[in-house]
Amino acid sequence: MRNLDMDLLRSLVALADHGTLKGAAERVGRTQAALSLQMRKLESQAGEALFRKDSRKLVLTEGGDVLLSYARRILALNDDAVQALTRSRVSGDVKFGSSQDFGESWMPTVLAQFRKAHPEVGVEIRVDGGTKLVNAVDAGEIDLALALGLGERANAICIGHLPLVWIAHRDFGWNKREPLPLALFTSPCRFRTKAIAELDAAGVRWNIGLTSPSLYGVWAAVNAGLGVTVRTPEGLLPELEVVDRKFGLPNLGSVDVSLYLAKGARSPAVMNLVELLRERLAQRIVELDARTPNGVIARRPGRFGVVVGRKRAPAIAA
DNA sequence: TCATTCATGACGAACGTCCC
DNA sequence: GGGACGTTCGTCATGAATGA
Repeated sequence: MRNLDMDLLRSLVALADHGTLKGAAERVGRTQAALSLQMRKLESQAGEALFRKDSRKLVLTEGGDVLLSYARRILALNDDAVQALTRSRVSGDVKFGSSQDFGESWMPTVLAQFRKAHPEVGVEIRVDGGTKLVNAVDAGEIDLALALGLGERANAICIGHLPLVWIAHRDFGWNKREPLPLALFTSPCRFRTKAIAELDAAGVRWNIGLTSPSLYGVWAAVNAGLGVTVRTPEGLLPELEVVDRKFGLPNLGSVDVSLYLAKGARSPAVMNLVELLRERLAQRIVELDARTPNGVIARRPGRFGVVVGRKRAPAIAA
């Protein structure tokens, strides 16, 4: 009886989900060439062709579809088993703070996964601005915070980078003879400062259409077509789009995504959550990369994506 | 023509096995 | 135990095919 390699099945699922070797390779932390070799090995193990070429992409054959269905179940069972083995060993409480950018998007799913894996761990959640959360970490009010664009600090673990992009409603039109209306956070805000500086440097006239102290207010204004805002693509509503290229707006570069740990907060419960966040964010960045209109993330030069080593994504040092 | 994607060859690192 | 060797699997560089 032949055995199917679990790593190869994981790559198969990534390839089926992503549609291209290149994208799938980034997701699993390998090169495109390595993934190509893996899929050939999997075909050898399966004893039949799993893919056929459709122009420049690879699509599953009938056999590939059958194996994919089994692969998802095998991997789910594997992950359940791993979770079951670690479940009983971790207990305690975690006070966790998340930036508003993540609070409503993928964070609920991640926390549900953590809860399922560690039902004995009590989790207290706080959603707020990044600066406030990091201050709370420093004051020992919370154990851990996930925040954007606050740079390197002694207690920070940088787990990736996201591009800063211009975002507007799909129907939003801008007459370039008029100032660009902006919907931004109330000052002080790093993204706001950066956006205004870049517009000024590029000679683009602008005015403040709306300011809000909360992300919900900013999204609501942009969704209503009141102006353009500056965020990462995380939490992008379906009606909104990245308009860097559409309006020829200046490149805003990228922001770091970091976890901030309170002094003495490295309990097993906290470090398990750190590891889960690191892993899920890596996947999330790749998803955002694939979904961002116009390929803004993939095409723009600079530091994006997950922080990985030359060969494999390393574990974050505890 | 250029950008994107996949395939392939060359090479190197890690690991297992064998033999002394 | 440790060195030699073979195997496996990774990266990098490059070419071919394809689409805009």
